[in-house]
Amino acid sequence: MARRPEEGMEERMEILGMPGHLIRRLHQISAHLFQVGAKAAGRDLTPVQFAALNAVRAAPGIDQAGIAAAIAYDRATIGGVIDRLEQKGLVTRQVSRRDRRAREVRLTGAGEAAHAGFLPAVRGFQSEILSGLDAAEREQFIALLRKAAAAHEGGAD
Amino acid sequence: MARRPEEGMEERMEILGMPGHLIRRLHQISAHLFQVGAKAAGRDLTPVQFAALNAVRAAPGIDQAGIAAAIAYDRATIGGVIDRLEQKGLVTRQVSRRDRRAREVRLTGAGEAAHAGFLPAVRGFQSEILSGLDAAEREQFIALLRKAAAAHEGGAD
DNA sequence: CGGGATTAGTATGCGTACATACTATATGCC
DNA sequence: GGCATATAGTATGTACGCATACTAATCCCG
Repeated sequence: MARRPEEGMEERMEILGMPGHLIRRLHQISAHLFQVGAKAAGRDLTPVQFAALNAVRAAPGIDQAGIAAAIAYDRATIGGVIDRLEQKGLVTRQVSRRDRRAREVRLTGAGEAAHAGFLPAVRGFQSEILSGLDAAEREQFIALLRKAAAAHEGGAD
Repeated sequence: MARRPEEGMEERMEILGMPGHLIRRLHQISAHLFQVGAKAAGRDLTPVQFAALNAVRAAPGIDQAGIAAAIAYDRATIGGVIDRLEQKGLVTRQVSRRDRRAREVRLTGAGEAAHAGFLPAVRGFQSEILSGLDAAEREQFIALLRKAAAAHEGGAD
């Protein structure tokens, strides 16, 4: 017993009920489910890596800044992500002839296969994340998530 | 123009509508607002650091594993967080007499002041995060967040 | 066509975030 | 009391995640 907080902690921990904390916690849960699921499926891919694969697949030849914009990440972060995808042989990177600053990224055959083979599992993770909600709640929740996120698109910075 | 995806991208990017992505995006927005707000308020604190301060305040003398459990973080991560809080003079760490493995963490005067002085701003960030939602939607959204997160407490791993 | 402003990518540095493994200490069961 | 088991903290290694700053290349405007 003793000094470790058990009951009553929550009342003193106002922040635990704040949106910021709850969102962080759910993100953590989501990332954890992805990681466990990826391991179980024998796929060595992180959420960002999969998102990047997905963006490249949607727009072959896209450059890194385009990937970053598509999935809302930092340019510096994406650089490292593409490095690792390239090392795994899932994408190729090639200096653009139009713009020698840009690197055009494309899926390899293995990249196509990894994306196609993993996508169903990734869809499955989504319902795991929301396992505590029924169908109507999920729909409502997703709509609110979308609305809350959309309010910050392109804006404030 | 050319190879950069503009319109039509979204339809080809199924993942952008998935809960996992939306949650990640909102978390990113939340962290960004915190960081910008902290800077504007002249507070050199990250979200985790503030959460840790809050946990210590709620249970003075708590050990690091207790902090990790209270705010749902990894033990290794919290070690580094407390290191930095100690360096900033906001907390003290002291080997427990009951259990020489444990370190009891307590706020310093500066730590109390930092927490109390910043808490109102942190409350303010919460409505910024949800600025796209009206009052009823916010309430609903928070309830759903709570429910979705609660479903994963302690359980599945 | 020339030069300032932009942009793509990288480098650097800090701070999470967590798996894994290791040490020191406690605890529980016989 | 003595040993198997569990736990607190740290160390190590990988991967984000982003601010900042720098280089190279392009663009825009006159």
